[in-house]
Amino acid sequence: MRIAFFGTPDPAVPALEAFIVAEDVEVAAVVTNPDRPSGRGHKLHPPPVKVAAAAAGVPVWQPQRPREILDDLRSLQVDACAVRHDGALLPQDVLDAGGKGFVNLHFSLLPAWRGAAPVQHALLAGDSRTGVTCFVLEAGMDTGPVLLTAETGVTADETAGQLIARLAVLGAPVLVDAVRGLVDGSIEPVPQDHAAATYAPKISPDDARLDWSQPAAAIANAVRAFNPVPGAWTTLRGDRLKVHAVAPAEPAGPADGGAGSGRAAPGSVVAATNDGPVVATGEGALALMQVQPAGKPRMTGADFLNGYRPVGERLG
RNA sequence: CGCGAGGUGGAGCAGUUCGGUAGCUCGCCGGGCUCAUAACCCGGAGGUCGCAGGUUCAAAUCCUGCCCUCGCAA
Repeated sequence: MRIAFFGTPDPAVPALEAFIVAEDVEVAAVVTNPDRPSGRGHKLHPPPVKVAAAAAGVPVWQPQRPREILDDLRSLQVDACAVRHDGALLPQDVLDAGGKGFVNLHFSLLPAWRGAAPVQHALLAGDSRTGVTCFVLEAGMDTGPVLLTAETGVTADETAGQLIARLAVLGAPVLVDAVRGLVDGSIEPVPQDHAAATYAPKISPDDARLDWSQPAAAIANAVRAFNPVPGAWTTLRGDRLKVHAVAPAEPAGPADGGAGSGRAAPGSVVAATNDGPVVATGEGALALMQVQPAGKPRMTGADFLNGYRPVGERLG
């Protein structure tokens, strides 16, 4: 069969490579975002999918807008299109030009976590199981009928970056099978239960600011969900402090003659341990295992403690 | 030329404003003590202060150029 592949960032690369390797698949074109200035200093970077496609000798299209490729896509006469994009939306006339349809690989078990950041929201919510869903794109956001799914567990300390990488590998062969099934008619798309849908909007840096008044478990989930991007953060002495990893800690209180002092205010650095500084939260305490002050490389909690001596101060 | 922070023994930091003996918390090595909260006490090694040039009696500190790391923004 003959397909076009749509995708841009790293998590789309395993899926593209699975199609390229498949004997029965011809990848006629890869559609990806234009090279954009990124990183420090406005340097132009090609999207990872472009690099992978170019290495395989597949034609790469980089339209500013999807409609620009409409005529070219029609002329390819593909059997179907494969998409690796969370929260993908394409105009109807483009969808109509994709043979039997566009099959999207989404990183959640739909109808849960429709939208751009499903993995992050699954971790924020503390989900213990997740997976990937291959469905047929419609006009709505992640609303199309489902072809195939694959489930997996979430480990207790897994970060969004780690889980996304895992789902990308897990989902690649599933997407290939789903496209095959759609093209040869062997898989019947099953409508989603729209009443059960939950939503996972894009995460902004503001969302990644930690709220120390929350319970320790919720904060730990947030740290995992926002690692590595945009990075959970708080403030210390007026500057940003990224928090890359935390661990549960004993809420260090004045065990002996503590003068009956109440609980430490959330965000207070209440103690120092071998692991790092211990911070009071709304419920329980957390040790900061790995942090990164603004303008500094990331460092262990213990190193941070030695240089910054934050005990007694308040994080915000 | 997008904005900004920083490079000081092995680690994390102070000292730079106002030039004048290399400091702090750790780690490491040696010795002691020891059923307590990062165990504690004593002693020790280890640094051309990112690189190059300049000013000066004297530069981590002031001037010029360069290299490298990181935060924000996109």
